[in-house]
Amino acid sequence: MPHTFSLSLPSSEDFSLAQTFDCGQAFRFSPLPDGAWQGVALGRSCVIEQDGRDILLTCSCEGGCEALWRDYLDLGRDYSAIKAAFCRDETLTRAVSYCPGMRLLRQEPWEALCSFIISQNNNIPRIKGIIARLCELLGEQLPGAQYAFPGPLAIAGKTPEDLAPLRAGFRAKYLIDAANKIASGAVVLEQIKTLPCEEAKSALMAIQGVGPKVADCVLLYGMARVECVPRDVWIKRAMAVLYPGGFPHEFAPVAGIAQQYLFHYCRTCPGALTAAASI
DNA sequence: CCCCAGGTTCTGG
DNA sequence: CCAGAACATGGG
Repeated sequence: MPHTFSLSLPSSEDFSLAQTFDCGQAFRFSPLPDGAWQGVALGRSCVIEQDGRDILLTCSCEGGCEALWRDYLDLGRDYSAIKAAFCRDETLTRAVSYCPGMRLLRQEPWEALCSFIISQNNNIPRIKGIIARLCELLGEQLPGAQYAFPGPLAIAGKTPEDLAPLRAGFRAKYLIDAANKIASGAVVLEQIKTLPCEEAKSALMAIQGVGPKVADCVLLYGMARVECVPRDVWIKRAMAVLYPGGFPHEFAPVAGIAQQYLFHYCRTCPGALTAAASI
């Protein structure tokens, strides 16, 4: 029986559903006509809306999930302080003011692993489509015509032909290898979560189709390792154009969060990558 | 028919 | 070790 509850924010300034769900970190949420967002996470379907300092959440589970959602939405982190520090840098000031309500979701490791395997050499609308088809094909059905993200055991042992309906192309065999290695215990995500960054990356890269960028995505989005910085094409452009002298060392412990502001800003704000020249 | 997309793998030097 | 091509699929 779905139930509704609210989570309170210290300030409405540091939270935006649109900026958080539409900044390229998650692929299973979509906007409803009334400003709310519908999606699936943590094995539950939900509808979320914001009313000032309150987040209203309707969840498909039986109850007792408030703490899980609070964690998922990263409500325990002081974004006000982090943004204040970032704003000692000119470029980050622009990026933060472009999406001041963006937060880093604490997604599940396995879903992040699969999602970013699928993301390689791909575009965001098609990534969403492949993930949606994966969930419909192999995920558990949830209330509201939604499907949970299928666990490793649902994919392990499959063949690329089994996954043909996803139209994932060459990535299908990578998903299967990931599932097989999780199922066999050759890769243990809960253990990797605790390893030093470089060791964790190496362990993840034992999976076919996981290179340094995808490994960083798993660490950042699926394991809350905010010191990790996925180096995609947009961040490489941003570094070359906006930080020719290198990224400020003082932000290293939370560089992954800075990365997300910069990624969204550079990818979707016209002129972001030429703004430096115009000042 | 071209190019590109939150890369990785494979191949030939 | 390193530059280029190949990899599936779909949209512009």
